[in-house]
Amino acid sequence: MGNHNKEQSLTPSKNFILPFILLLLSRMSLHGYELIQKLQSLGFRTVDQGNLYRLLRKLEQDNLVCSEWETGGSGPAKRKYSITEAGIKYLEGYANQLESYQTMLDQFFKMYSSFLELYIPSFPKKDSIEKSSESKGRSINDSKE
Amino acid sequence: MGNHNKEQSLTPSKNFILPFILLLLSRMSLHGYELIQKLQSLGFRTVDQGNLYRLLRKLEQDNLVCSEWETGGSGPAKRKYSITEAGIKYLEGYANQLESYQTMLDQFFKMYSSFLELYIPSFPKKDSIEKSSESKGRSINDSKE
DNA sequence: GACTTATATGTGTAAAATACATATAGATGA
DNA sequence: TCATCTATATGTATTTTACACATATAAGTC
Repeated sequence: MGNHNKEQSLTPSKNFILPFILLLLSRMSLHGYELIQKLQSLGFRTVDQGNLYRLLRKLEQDNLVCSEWETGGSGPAKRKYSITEAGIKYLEGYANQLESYQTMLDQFFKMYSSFLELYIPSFPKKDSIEKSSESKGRSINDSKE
Repeated sequence: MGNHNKEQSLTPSKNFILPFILLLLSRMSLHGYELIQKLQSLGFRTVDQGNLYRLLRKLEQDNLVCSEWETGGSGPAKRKYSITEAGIKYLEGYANQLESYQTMLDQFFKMYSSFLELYIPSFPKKDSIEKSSESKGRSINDSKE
């Protein structure tokens, strides 16, 4: 079950980065290259170039995204990715799952904050922890895909 | 990158269930058996008995929890698990990571809600989605560990 | 013609998730 | 006493993920 002495890296990479990819593509068509940049600016620190392109191809095979070559710009041809109808459906399903996650996390922090009160009686009241969402723009994720 | 046609199972099992285990044990001592029940009531639908006991042993090896035999009750002796100091520290680290998760999720839903407005112009305004946390007690997680 | 940009694929390793089977042993009760 | 229940524990096999890094191709740019 893994070594609990080394740093925890809490990153269900594929599961976590995929919905963001679909979400981005649902709002704009992007080249793989742009997508990487967007993901990075969203907080995915390291995105492995090779694996991302591979994923995109897989998504296209599965008909969740589609692409067309875009020539004419500067540099070599770029593949412009868009989301498909199926991709949108899939994204919706993902959103439901993520919502469930959020619920679990809320549950966790609700318990955790009262846990803090147990161990650190002087701990500032609930709200500072319980809804720490919306918080500091920390960039966290170490997803490499 | 997995088959995108089958149902998504979005469950970083270990990473997700472990903080809950530590959290529960930080608030009360529990037998493995009770722990399973608690986890289930928290939304972890299926928790594999064998793997959970194995995990507990590992956590004890790593000194995040400790246990003592409890005889005298009904049935066979039970091992009563408690959290250790190190376990509490570890839980705190986990909480930080989960907080980051929450931030990412918030980010996702913020974007996602405006995505819905794009595709479904009549979609009810932001708040119903964006902070869907605290919501319905859905039981979601399929964690088997 | 070297260099940059963009896309793409190959390959390997380690860890994790998952799923079942099996074992042991005390307690309970017919 | 024998079957059953409860509780803990371990074995093991398969597949998927995560991660990392190397390499390839090809069109543009300077």
